[in-house]
Amino acid sequence: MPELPEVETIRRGLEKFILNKKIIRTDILCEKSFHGTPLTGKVVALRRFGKALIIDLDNHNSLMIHLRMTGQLIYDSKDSDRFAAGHPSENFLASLPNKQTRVVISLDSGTLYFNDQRKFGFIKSMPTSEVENDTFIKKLAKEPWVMTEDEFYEKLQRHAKSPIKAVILDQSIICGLGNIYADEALFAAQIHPATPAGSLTKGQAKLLLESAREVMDKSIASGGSTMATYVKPDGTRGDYLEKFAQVFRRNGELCPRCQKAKIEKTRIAGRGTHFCPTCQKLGRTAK
DNA sequence: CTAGGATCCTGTCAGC
DNA sequence: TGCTGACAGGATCCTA
Repeated sequence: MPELPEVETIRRGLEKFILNKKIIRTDILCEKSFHGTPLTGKVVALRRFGKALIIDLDNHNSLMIHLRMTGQLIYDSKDSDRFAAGHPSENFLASLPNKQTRVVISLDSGTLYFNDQRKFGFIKSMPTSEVENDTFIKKLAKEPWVMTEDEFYEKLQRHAKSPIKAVILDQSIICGLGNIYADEALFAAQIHPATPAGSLTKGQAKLLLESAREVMDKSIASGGSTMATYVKPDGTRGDYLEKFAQVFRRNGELCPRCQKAKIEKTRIAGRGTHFCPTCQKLGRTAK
């Protein structure tokens, strides 16, 4: 899915459109995509926990939305603004609902479409008081901005043999990174993604934590990462990948740092992984 | 307890 | 053109 910066972009954008608006009805086009009872009521807050979006209503109920790999949220307001964010595809611009639309939430101000090609994502309703007790939410670790270097380093020791990339993708260890930002943070910190987590020095751990903050800060500031079709809340396109991504999906291109090696793509922790073989050597010691 | 792989599902793309 | 396998911005479940 959209990783933390994309969900934050969605949260900020949706807030402008649906805060204080009323949900009137919900149409579930795919049973698998909606858990619990559909809700009605006025939207009083939009929150985010890691990659999960929470919509709180005035009747003490909430919707939790998980986009996973291919979820999208598209909002059509009655005065014709379209907010579209999440997994990039031309669906953002297509007429709705379409083949991938799983849930349609009608508000007094417009319509919110939940699209999800692979059906991994979902919307779940629950009492607001239960949100923080939800099994998924409870497992989430701290985000990079609030985790200390010592905490992070200590966690790495507990997964000493795992490749560092697998470790930082684990939301119960550190929360918010996905496949793009994991690769980008490791490149920024000049750490090979296959490095056993336990062999990072304290200095490397600190640098990696700071790099994770930086790449995600940059992305949030630019409206989320993008493929060609990523659209920001206001209809313009996020441009993180174009402007800032150094390695993600740039295999075969010259490394932007050393200008010597080409970016390579391999498979680590079951995920496509991009890195510079010169800048990110296995076993390289911290500078 | 950790570690690694399979799995959920649909669509697209490269290579016959 | 049609088929096949690999892969995809995530997380969980199962096994060792």
